[in-house]
Formats: sequence, structure tokens, C-alpha cells
Amino acid sequence: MALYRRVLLDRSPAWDTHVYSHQLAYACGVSAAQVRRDLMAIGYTGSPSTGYETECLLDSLGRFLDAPEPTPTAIAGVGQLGGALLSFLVNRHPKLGIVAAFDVNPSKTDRVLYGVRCYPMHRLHEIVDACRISVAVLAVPAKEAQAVCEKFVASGVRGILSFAPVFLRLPKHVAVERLDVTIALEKVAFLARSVSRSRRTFP
Amino acid sequence: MALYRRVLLDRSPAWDTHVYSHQLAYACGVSAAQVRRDLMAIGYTGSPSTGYETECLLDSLGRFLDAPEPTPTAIAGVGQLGGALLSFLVNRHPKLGIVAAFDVNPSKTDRVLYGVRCYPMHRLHEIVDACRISVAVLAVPAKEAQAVCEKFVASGVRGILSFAPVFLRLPKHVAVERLDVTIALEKVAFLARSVSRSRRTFP
DNA sequence: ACGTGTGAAGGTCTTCACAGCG
DNA sequence: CGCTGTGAAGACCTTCACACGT
Repeated sequence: MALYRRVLLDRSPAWDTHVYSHQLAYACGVSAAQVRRDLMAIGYTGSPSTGYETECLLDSLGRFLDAPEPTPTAIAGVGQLGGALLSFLVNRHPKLGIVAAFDVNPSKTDRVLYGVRCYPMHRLHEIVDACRISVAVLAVPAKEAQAVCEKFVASGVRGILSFAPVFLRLPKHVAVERLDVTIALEKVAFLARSVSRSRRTFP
Repeated sequence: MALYRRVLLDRSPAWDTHVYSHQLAYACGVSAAQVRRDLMAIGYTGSPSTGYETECLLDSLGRFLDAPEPTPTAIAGVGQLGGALLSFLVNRHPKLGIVAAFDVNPSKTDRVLYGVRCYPMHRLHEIVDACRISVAVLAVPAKEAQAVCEKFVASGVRGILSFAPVFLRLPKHVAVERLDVTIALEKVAFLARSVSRSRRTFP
């Protein structure tokens, strides 16, 4: 899990240079055995006495998670959500830079928004091709999501992060990750209801 | 899964009044057996000849997923992300209404933003208590997330949807769901890289 | 003693296969 | 025949338990 790296990056001052699996487990909300197994899977091995060296571990995680060179990324849809994502992501991650934005709204296109140039939709293929973009973020309305992501895939994109509340039907060689706010909220409401129920049942 | 309902709500015109498990499975990207098992779990039973009645099925899903009465919800943090979420969620879901927003910024508080009244943070307990809010959305900076969600929990909130890229340590009787944009993006980039690798290895 | 690496057990979730019925 | 409901098998993931090194 990439969560380990995040936790290590803003590492607690307690972990000076070394960290034990149970500390990392506690910080990530998983079990210590899980951490050891995951770290073993990426080929890093720690010493029993001192635990894991944080610097060296971050290095191994980086080699495993990141591509050798930065991965250029694009975003489609610069509405409220797209804008929030842009301002949040720009210059945040050293290996995942947003290099282009796309929108249908002419008042948005051909300008630099949040530090990223915004292009009209019809130049999508051209730009994706020229910048060798391999990952795209979808922040467009649900009705346009399927069409836009097909354009991305046709232009060579191999990974898509979608915020649209629809299931995207794509070839198997494209990785899709969905972040569906509505469903997540329904899920939380459901879980909240059931935990409070079990609380009442077994007080 | 709540995905079924979403798919059924904007149901394809092909499914007039009835739907077969394999159609629903195709639309949601899962297997037909999975759909049948899930629908069985919520106690709905279809007929072999006609499949499932969409209206009746939606009814059963609603009884299972939703609370009998609407669940009041609050949001903390009305920055870029919070604003986008607000405008996206307000009046979207019949059973999950955002009834209050909270922010530290005085220029935001005591105004109505996106149709929702925004209160200062120090009135959080008072408002959550008065409105019987049981679910909260966190769109605050990572550093404040833990503190804010503890205030929510202390005020009686039992479910939290967090967008902050930190692990929240909370009592077990509180349901937490995280939507971490950065980690999701890293995951997509990683998967995109590995699928393109396997593509090259077995062409 | 304490923590890691790792085999083995245990549980959960998914898929297969088939009886039954319109 | 085709689709549902459901038991059985299987795959996957998590946890336990313990040998080894420091």
C-alpha cells in the first residue's frame, strides 16, 4: 500500500531514523504482521534489532511505486470539482505532475488555470499524444464521462481516475479507479446506522 | 452494494420494468452470480422467467440501505474542495441532506453558501447536537482533520467521510470512510504502468 | 527479551455447478 | 430452454505461531 509512504513522509518525530513494524501498523490502522508481509513483498528487509531504516525504506517504496521518470497526467473538466482537484494536486507530487487540463467551456479554455494550461476538448488527442500523457483524471459530468474517457484511451492513456458516478466500460488493459462521493457517503451513513444499532443491541 | 441502486435509478431504457441479473452485472462490472447473491442477501427474490422487477427491487434496496427517516449530514471545511462537494451534494440525495457547514474562516461563516448555512467551528457541538447530525464530511486540511473529527465524534457523530490524506484514529463505534485523492492517483499510475508492462511482455 | 521472516491455519469472499420452475 | 436460488469448491487475504538473529 502506498499509505505507508505517506505516513513515512510526514513521519512522526518519534521515528528518528528507524521504525518498527508495529509503529507503522498503528499509524496506518493495520496489523503488524500485515506491514511485515507487505514490506517483504516489495523486497525490503529490515533488521530485528533496529527495525526498518526509514530513509532506505522510502527509497525502496519509491522504486516499487513510482515509474523511473515522472508520469505526466491530465485532467478533464475544470468545474468546481476539477478546480479543487487542480489546486490540490499541482506541484504536490514529485512524480505525478498535472501537465494539461481540458474543458468544453470556452471561457475556461486557452488560459492558464491554477498553474496548468487548459485546452479545448477537441485538442485532447493532440496534446495527450504530444505530452505522452499516460494517466488522466475525470472530473466531468456523469453523462460525458464514458465518451471523454474513451477519447483518452484512444489517445494512449492507460490509467484513469474517475469521480463520475458511473461505471466505465473500457478495454482490460486500462486501469480504472473510481472515487464515488455519493456512494461513499451512502456507505458511511449505512455503516453509521449499523454501528449505532449494534451499540444499542450490545451495550 | 449501493452501486446497484445508482445503476437502476438511471436505468437503461432497455430495462423497461424487469431486469436480469446478468444485465445488472454487466452494467456494474461484476459477475452475475455476485448480483444474485447480493440481492438474496437483502431479502429480495426475483422470478426466473421475468427476472427482477425494477421498481420493487429499488424499494427493497431503499429499505435496506436508507434509514427510515432522512439522515442529517454536516460538512467541515468550505474551501475549494468543500465548496465543490457542497454544490455537488446539496439536494442530490433525498435521504442524505447537508444541513450545516463549518469553517474557521470568518469570511465564510454566518453566511449561506451553496444553499447551506455555514457556522464557525466553535459552534460545532451546539449545531450537531441540535440538528441530530449523525454523519459528517471532512474537507479540512490534513493537519486539522484529526482534531475536527474528534469534535464531531464527541458531539455524537457516528459516521465520517474524510478526504484528508491521514489515517484517523477513532473509537471503534464510529464508521470511517476515506477518499484519498493522492493515494488513488498513485494507485492508478502504478496500475497503468503494470498493465502496460504486461502488455509489452505478452503482446 | 524483542522484532523480523515465514510457514501454516483460519476466515472471508468469489466462482462454479446444478436443482427447480416458469 | 433460460434464469433464479443455493450448496460446494476454490481462490484470496489476514492472522497466528514460532524459529532465528541481535
